[in-house]
Amino acid sequence: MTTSDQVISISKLKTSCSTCSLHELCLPRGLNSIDLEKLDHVVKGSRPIQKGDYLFRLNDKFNAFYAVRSGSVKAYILNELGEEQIIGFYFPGEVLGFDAIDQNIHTCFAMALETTTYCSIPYDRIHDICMQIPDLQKQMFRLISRELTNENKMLLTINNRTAEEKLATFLISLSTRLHKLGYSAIEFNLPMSRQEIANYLGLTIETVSRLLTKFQREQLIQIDKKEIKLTNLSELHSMCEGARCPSAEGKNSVA
Amino acid sequence: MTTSDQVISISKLKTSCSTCSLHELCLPRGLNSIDLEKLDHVVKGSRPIQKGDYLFRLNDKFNAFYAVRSGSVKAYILNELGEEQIIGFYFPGEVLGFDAIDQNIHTCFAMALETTTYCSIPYDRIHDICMQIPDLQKQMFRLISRELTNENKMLLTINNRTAEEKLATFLISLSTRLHKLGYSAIEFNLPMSRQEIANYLGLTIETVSRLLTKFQREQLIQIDKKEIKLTNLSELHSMCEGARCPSAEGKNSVA
DNA sequence: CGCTTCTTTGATTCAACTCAATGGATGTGG
DNA sequence: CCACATCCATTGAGTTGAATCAAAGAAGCG
Repeated sequence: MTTSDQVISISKLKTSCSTCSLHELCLPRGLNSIDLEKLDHVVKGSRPIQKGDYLFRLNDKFNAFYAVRSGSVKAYILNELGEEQIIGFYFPGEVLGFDAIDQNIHTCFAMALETTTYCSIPYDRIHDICMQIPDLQKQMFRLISRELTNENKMLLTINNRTAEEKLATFLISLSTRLHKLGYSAIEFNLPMSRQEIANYLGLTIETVSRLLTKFQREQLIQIDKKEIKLTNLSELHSMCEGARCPSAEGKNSVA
Repeated sequence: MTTSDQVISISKLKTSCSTCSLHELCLPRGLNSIDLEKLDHVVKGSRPIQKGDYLFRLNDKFNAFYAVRSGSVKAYILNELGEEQIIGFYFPGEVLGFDAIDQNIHTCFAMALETTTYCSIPYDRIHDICMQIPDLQKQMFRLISRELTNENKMLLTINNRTAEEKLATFLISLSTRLHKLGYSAIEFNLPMSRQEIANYLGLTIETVSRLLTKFQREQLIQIDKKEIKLTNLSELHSMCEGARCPSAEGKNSVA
């Protein structure tokens, strides 16, 4: 990276939430313009990072929250054997780093899946600014809370479902999130590898591959490398719900 | 419970965080005595609720956070077929209800597993009091963050592990948490049924039962109904780590 | 172009599930 | 106090979905 590049990107780094197209999806959501301006003074943009680069690593000191601006990110932890377990994927407008609040160090890794830009919200200033902007405090709580709810849903997906249901749920979830960002709900790119999908869903790469082929054979999707088109959304949706033996309902359902 | 008992407990309902034996584990952790007193004015105790009673239900309006004082609670969501999926168990000093912040309604059920007492921290006052007590705001963020980290660990436990590893992890986790509360780490009661353990871990009740029997045969535990004694903690610990084929390490580990 | 990495496909195996039956504990009413 | 019902847990037999093992094909990269 040359000196002139750095000069250019430093000037570009002065991105502001007020002018960001994502601000109704991201941290500033619901803030008035006065509060937005206060936030602008705190938030910093980044120059692009490349596939494989880290936003932060396990045990890194907790400096900031990160909001994805473009590209995508995977978050993962390591088990005792050093194996990766992916705990989430993040797309533009989504905020990472909440894991680090408790111990003041990050409990996971965050790695770019492709060329990615993001904004940093320094933690040492967020407390002060939360005090100044009550709505921001609320929004922070909301974001963390949503992250919790998402993880709960993920547990449900992973815990008691067939491989087919897991994969269908995964595809529908991506579709829904990308659609909210203004992209097509039926045609998009998978920024993660088959291995990463498998890891996330608790499957093997072979099973994922076989199922994608099967879904294609059944005309549910068209897939070519990383490009995917969901050609039968409603059928995929109903697959998520797990048409399992109804007798189980009695055992576990609430009257 | 006699009438005089009830009178006593009603007067005891004016429980204060400052005198509570759990206050170094619970929400007030780290607060100074002045701040503690402010918190006391907001927190309300409950009379005991019985096994099967709800602290809150799905779609209930979000009134308060709840801190378990004695007993235990399970939190669960329902899938599209109305089947229960348990997302967590809560013991004294642990705080529930963070799921509701985002939408202002609860996204899960919370049910007592046995006779249980708890404290309520009304949400409409927590924002104000967080503004008055910066340390409390930090502590709130920390608690939610910890909940996130716990869920991440749970994902790891559930996703890629054998039934044996899951159950060992579950037992060790209970042991560790109960020990922090001042109970024995090796001998305790399982307040949840086999069905609930199985549900939580994504197994069937038969598998849980068989494994408990197997663990007993292997002298890892002694179990009689709900009473369990972990007779070989170190072996149980090493089972958690999943002695799986080391070749997998290369695929997923970080250099 | 050769090397590595990722993906697909096939054959086989096995861990956990399903189905089935029994056993034990708790509770209720006669 | 016992007979009966209900609920929960245990145990066994058989099945199966996804993993493992193996190999070949396709894509990315220096």
